[in-house]
Amino acid sequence: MRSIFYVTTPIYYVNDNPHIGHAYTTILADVLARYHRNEGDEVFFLTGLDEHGQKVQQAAQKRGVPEQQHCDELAPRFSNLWKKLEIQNDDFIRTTEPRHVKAVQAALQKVYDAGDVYVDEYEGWYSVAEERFITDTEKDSGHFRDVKRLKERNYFFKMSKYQERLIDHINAHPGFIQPEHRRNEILGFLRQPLGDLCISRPKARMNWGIEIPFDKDYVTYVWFDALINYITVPGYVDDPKKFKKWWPASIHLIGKDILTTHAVYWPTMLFSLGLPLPKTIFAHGWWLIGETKMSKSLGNVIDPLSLVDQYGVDPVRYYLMREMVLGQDANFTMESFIKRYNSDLANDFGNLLNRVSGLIGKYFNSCVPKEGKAGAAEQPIHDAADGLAKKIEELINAMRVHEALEQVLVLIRNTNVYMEHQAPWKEAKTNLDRAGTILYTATEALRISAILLLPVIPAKAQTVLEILGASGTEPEWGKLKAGTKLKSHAALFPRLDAEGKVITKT
RNA sequence: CGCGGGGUGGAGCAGCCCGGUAGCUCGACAGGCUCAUAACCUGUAGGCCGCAGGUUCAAAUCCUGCCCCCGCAACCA
Repeated sequence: MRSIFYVTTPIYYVNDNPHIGHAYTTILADVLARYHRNEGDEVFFLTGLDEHGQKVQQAAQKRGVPEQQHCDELAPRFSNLWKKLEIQNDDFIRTTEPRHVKAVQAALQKVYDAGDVYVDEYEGWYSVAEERFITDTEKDSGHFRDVKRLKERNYFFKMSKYQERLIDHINAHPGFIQPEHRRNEILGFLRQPLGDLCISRPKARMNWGIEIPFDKDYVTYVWFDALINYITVPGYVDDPKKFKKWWPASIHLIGKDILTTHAVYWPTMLFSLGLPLPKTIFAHGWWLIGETKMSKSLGNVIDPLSLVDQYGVDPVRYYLMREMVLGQDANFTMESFIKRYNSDLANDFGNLLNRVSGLIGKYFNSCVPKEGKAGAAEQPIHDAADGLAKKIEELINAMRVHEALEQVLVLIRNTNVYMEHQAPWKEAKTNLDRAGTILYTATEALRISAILLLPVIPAKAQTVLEILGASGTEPEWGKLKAGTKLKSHAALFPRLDAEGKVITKT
């Protein structure tokens, strides 16, 4: 069934160094987008950058360049990384773009006109060094210097007004916040009275932001600015037809750290704007480096770029998708990376390709043999391969990406077992037709596996399809044409030694 | 009692919602095969499913209590 699939990642902070976490979320979105495209859905995949706020202003000042120039110079670090990671996003939003400024101002005006904005004096602890208000807990932590009591006039959004409605919505839509334990967290959070949200910053204090349409002395708070990006791009202000088509989003992918902003701020903003809520907000876990949290101060931040440069994009994508159970934290270690690479990609997948192409080369002059008379031994492989696409679709829709991958690997492993038991290299000596049947079966299973791996390892899976001379990407049994000439090839995924170096054949 | 997640053979995980012979990957050991990237296949060892109670004919699975680990607590994938 052809349906609409609109997937988003958070917009990343332009000042950040792109790390494995950014890469993970974006690859996940890309994988989902690709699966949906392959299923025939109409897909829109959005990612982008958050370019406003205090830190950008400070960083730009420190470098002595205008803020916009600073952003322009930093933005390619992300967009280039996405190219390198084979990310096929349909748009790339930067919050400093005019289209976004327009959308944010329109939204602010709408919320204002709805009577959901009021002015108040906020009094709290203000860190002069950090140039921001801090919470009582933060103050008590003693990590902040030059803390003083400050009173400031600001605009507030009546978030509290929508608390009940939000709770009702969450209760009525079990899939709205996923996984379930995050939903419970939010419901727990909403048992306390919800405060209102300060949505302005006086320009005197911070001016790198979007001006509030009803008071030119203020810019808007970054979260109000950032969240709007999800509706800016589908055409909230300037393309009602397009907007109607894509909004509400099918899924917002986020890290667990920004759950509250997405599951509380954002829905209440949408209520005020009179817009439907996204169908799903999915919070995934964190990548721990070994056993510990990744942090700049510990110096254990993994740079996805160097990994890709060393091992290629596909192993990195595969590892991240296979190793994390969605919703839970996962551990990143080079050791497990190398294990996954060797056992799944090299030994199982790549090696199966070598086996069938070698045998077809030797006994069939590199031309795919006829399937011939398949028997009882072929049936399980045939059935498993034929039913795999459906199974994968269900697992992907259930956000069980690692299981979907495991299912493909199960077919690949079973095909290796099948080869072992049927021993076409022996059959070929006495019964060439039988050998042909076995090799056709194994090759067809390999072809279907490659197709179902396309969203995760696009480059290498495509290579396999080219080697097999497969024209389409139908995961149905029998599309592999007998007589097709196989192309010669090198090892798909050369094995790695314990240090992660490619083992070269001597 | 702030909220939530987890504790399953050497490692990493699944199973728990809907009780009924404890499963997968990696690793170890033995054997087989030799088409293949020293890969592949077969078999073996290894677990009182954190601890203690309870419910039940039957509990990893439901209930209660306890211990330990880890997140969140409104900047941060």
